[in-house]
Amino acid sequence: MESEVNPNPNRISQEAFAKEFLPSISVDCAIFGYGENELKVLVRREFIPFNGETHIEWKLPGNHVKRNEDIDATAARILKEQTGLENIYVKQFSVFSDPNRLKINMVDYEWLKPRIAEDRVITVGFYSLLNINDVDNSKLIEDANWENAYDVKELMFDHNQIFDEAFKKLRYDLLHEPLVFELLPEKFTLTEMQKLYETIFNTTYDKRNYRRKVNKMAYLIPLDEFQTGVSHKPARLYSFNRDIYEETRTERFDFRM
Amino acid sequence: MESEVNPNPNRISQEAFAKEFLPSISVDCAIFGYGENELKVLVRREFIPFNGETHIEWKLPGNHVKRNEDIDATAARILKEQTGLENIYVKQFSVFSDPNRLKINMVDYEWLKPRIAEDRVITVGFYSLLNINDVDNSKLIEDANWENAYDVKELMFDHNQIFDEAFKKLRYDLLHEPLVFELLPEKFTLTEMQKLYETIFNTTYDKRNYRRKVNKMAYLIPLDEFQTGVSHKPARLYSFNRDIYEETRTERFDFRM
DNA sequence: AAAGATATTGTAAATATGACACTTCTGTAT
DNA sequence: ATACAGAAGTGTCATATTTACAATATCTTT
Repeated sequence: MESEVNPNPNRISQEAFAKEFLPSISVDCAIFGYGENELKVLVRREFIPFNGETHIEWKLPGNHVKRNEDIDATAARILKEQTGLENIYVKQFSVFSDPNRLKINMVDYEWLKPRIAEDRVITVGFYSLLNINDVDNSKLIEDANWENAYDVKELMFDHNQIFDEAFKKLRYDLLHEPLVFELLPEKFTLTEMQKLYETIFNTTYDKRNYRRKVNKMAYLIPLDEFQTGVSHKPARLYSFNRDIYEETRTERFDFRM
Repeated sequence: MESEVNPNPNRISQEAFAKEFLPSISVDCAIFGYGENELKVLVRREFIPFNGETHIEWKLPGNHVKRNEDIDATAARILKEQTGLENIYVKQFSVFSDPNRLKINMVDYEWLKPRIAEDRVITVGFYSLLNINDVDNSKLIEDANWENAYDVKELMFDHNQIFDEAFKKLRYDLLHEPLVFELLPEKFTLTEMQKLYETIFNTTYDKRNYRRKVNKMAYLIPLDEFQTGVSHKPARLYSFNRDIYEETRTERFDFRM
């Protein structure tokens, strides 16, 4: 949220900062990346000088909201900064507004204080979905790291809480909306899709039942193309047709009873 | 969002305002009330002087976030101010952050300007659910009105958009979470519950199929009590057991395909 | 041609859904 | 007391969906 704004507190005054950014509102983003049957999340390293030593700490990428942009633009800007990618799926999921959320760890807060204009910042949590293979890792900024989503280290401020809620919301949304396709390549096999669900929900499905289920989705389009470069029977490729999805979608009365 | 904060711009200076409130963050609340098989939403009247005339306009209740409270406390405060009720269900559903959201209608904006410290305010949309019969209408503040949720008049700023998204999210959540019980009294009949769904989704269900469905919910507890004061066979009363719900709830892979 | 690897497919039993109408119970009116 | 009004409460059958379970087909590599 804070570090990218004002990496050198000596160079940019808080006045200049407040002119460009809303001082009390930021966006923090849990960027999920899927690849090689693993779900990862992007974290950033910070060097925290304290008591003569330099601590290494990690946080979710974030930034303050500019005065002339809405928060979706802020999130898109963060994505671009962190991954080099544009037009990436981002979704706000919750606002974190505990007045003491930056003061959970005093070392973090002392580090942050000269960088921000307010002692309190409300942050909007976003999650973002992308396929790790789309990321040009040479463009990935230094100090960024793909962390396994099932084993996230301790993060600064309330970022572990933000991540946990992002992951929970991601799973919830994946059950109710066609989000998988943000994580899959344009053309994918049914097994790839199944593996993705199995990874994110940490479970397994019966292959035949799974395929029968997804075969009923009219918006999953079987292509006349097949996998290449595999040393076994190549699987058929499919693509997602959002128009058909929008036309055929319905909601039923089915909250879990 | 703004009016309750500073009803008389001559009396409270913007400095005093900024000392107590975060100037650029507010909460706006779509307060849904259910009663007599109707779904209502609470709107507030404002008198807008402009060009020598006084316009009457309506808005959703809202308020700025105090410096020492989180946004859920802000929402609870709004609920208390508007309805006199405490411990009401509130849920944040989306942040509205268009830089020009207060400038959609210039009359609104001119009215607002002297009341706020910033020309831009980001607002967190909440919806809230209550049973209208719980509201002591003598405590309902003046200038508040229960509006039919299916026929909401034009509101100030982007409040129609906020309301529309609140209603959409309310319906979505009602299909996936046990929210009905926030709108029902402690003890209720199955027909009351069915009518509530029918009202909110503007549809009807077959009584037998509906009852078969809800009878499978282990957390719907049939009581040994019955309706009184009705001139027909009194219906059995039920209550909702949240503990059983939490224990037995599951999520399945069932996004609409 | 054989082995290795994954893709692809079917069936039977259990469960859930959707369409459909009559009987029961209570209070009130005659 | 009897009849009526009004909502409560209930069952069945046909169809669709879900679950559990294993063999065969197809392609690549050696």
